[in-house]
Amino acid sequence: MIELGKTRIQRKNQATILDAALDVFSTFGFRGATLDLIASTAGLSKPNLLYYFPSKEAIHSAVLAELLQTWLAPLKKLDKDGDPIEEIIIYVINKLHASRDFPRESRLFANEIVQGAPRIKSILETDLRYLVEDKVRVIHKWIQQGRLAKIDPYHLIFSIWSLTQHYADFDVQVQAVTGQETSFGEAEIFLDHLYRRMLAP
Amino acid sequence: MIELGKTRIQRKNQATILDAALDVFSTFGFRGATLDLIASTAGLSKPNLLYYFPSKEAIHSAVLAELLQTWLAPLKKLDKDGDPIEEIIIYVINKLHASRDFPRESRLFANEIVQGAPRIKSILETDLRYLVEDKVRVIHKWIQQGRLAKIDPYHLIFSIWSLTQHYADFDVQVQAVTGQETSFGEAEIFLDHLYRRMLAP
DNA sequence: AAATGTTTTTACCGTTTGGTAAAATTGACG
DNA sequence: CGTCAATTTTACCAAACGGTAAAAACATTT
Repeated sequence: MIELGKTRIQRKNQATILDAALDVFSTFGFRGATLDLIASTAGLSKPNLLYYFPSKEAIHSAVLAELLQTWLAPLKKLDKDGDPIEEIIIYVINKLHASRDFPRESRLFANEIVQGAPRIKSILETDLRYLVEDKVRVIHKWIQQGRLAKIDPYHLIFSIWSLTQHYADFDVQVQAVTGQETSFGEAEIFLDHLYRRMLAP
Repeated sequence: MIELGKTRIQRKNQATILDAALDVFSTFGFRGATLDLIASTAGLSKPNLLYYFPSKEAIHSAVLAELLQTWLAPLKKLDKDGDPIEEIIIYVINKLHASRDFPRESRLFANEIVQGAPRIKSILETDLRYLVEDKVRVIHKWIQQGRLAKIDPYHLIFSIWSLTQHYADFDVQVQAVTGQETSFGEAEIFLDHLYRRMLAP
């Protein structure tokens, strides 16, 4: 997806730029981000930045492409041959850890979706949709086998996305309300309780 | 909070502007929104718009101030003298209906928080925080009385915000994945199940 | 060290943006 | 109808924006 530069300098600068772009895009959104800010965050001049990427859109696409891989990985791991409740709990915890470890990615994704996903809608309607359909079938089967409570698999998945990403995307609010750094440990205990209770047949 | 104009024309135009601004800000975020777009959405010229509000920031503040009232209202209704589980379920459903009926408000709020809440952080740290603290005490008491499962009241509230607002804020994703219009009916059934299961002592 | 290719800087450009000044128009009211 | 205030339009401006051309500086290879 991302073409790695050939020379040492190219590889280093492209990585620096993408990291700076992730910082800026996740904080200000696409239109709020400026090339000057990305450039200065990366420690480069604007024309220098445009020597590595042809446009602002191209940088944004590159960051999004990198992000989407990371973001969809946990769901792919949901194993139809595992124990239903444990599989789902593992997915929840993996997703929560992703929010903890990659909050910028989560916020960039949130920014994009909240504003109507103009640049990734097609991916959501294909890749993501097919992946979810596959896992929905697995969950549906588990329910039919009486191994899970009768709940709507789509809404189950939405709830996991929502609850886990909330700790990254709405971190400012969580901190403002609790007056403390967000405790992912507490969140983990809470979510474990929630899903065990909800999913028990 | 919002100064209503004195004349008939003032009242009409201010309302039109705030509605157009809600449209535009919720779709593009603060920096992505332009005065020209707000003006044309409202059917006015840009200087005409600035005759009613002194600046872009002022319009944004006015919209946010209006929104915050609507947004916090449901939590205020949580009644310490009611039945714990029913009170919480009612809150969940009210919040879900707010997402259904005021999706623009929800998205504007989400935009603001995701980008670090630069313009409403102080309100979150005071008004919202005190309100939540009050309700957390109520929930804590219910738990001590053995009328609710032992869960963290803060995370309970976060989960309600997260799950309900998800249907407004991430609507594009929900629709892309399901291929259908978002069904708030299904969501209501799902959330009812979830919270009854989770909260039972 | 010369030659060649890569990278960075300097100096721009056209457009969009938030905002203003002042004239022109419209509405309210005796 | 005439007067005065409220409203709207026209014509702007300075700054910020995404992006470009071309020369200068640097690195690599022989």
